[in-house]
Amino acid sequence: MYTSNSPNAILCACTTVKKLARVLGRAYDDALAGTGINITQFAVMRCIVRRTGEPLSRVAEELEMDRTSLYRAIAPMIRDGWIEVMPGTDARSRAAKLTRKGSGLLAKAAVRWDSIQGGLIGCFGKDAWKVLAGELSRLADCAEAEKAK
Amino acid sequence: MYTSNSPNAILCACTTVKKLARVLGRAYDDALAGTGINITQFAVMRCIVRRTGEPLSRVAEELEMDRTSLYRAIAPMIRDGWIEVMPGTDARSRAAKLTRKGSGLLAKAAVRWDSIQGGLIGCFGKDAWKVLAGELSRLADCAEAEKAK
DNA sequence: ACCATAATGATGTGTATACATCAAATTCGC
DNA sequence: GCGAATTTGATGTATACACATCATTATGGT
Repeated sequence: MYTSNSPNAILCACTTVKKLARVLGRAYDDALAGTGINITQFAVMRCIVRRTGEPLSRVAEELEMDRTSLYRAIAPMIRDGWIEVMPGTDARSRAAKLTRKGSGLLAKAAVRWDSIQGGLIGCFGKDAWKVLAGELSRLADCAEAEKAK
Repeated sequence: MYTSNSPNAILCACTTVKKLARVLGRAYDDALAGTGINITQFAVMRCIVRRTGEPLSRVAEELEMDRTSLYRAIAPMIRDGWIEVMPGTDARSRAAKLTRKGSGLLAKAAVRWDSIQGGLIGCFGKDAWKVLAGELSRLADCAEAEKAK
């Protein structure tokens, strides 16, 4: 049952994707180095922008993060004044928005993001990336279908 | 520069892959639930099996983990008696091997792994998975090429 | 109107991941 | 043979991520 070193052997789908996530994580963090923000924070902040006013649990859902992990993840962003949290749509929930400082930081980081994303997708192929993104989404659907069994 | 909710908007490659990693991570951990081991530990142990006798830094390399992260990651596995660490090929390095307990655990977990991996790849398509794995590898190569610039 | 169920966030706990720094050992070029 | 560079692991520090549990609030069925 053990996979061999051969690339044609059975590759664990999860481990394969996690490995790639680490490689990409380091590459993108490298690109963002010096800005003060990392790629996960970048993604969280962009999602908060898209969903300003919505409960934080919606942000967690979109990012496929456990909601309690998101609440912890935003703590340093609140501490550093990048985002602020306000009451949500009811007494239970909270929503977040970027502060002026956070918006400035995001804009600055976006320049670096544009650069690495453009270089990466340029190398990989724009159409190939579109196809790959679709296949990744399909794999996620299969994982969720398996989970529901 | 902000992505819209449209699936055709510019998707961050890193964020997209990390999201999928979380979805797959939860699905595989769910499948392994009750065995006492999670999918990252499963992957580490399988790599240790493949590389028994080699320095731990080789294991970290293959898994694309920072070597210091791997040293920390194996600490609970040593504590729980799944692996043991012995001197490596020189005075600097250490190697690891599975204990009898660890081998038993890995075998037990492998049954669950077979099940979810089989179901997932069955749904996704065996040939499609092969193609996807190749494209993921190509994306990693592009990321490393970008990093080297 | 009431109660069970669900949603939301806080907290506990534990593992995952990475960069930075340092010390010891090995390798390699001269 | 020597010294610079590299390799390897330990440690510090900080963020990432998930499941479990609990309390509060909202929703929905009767």
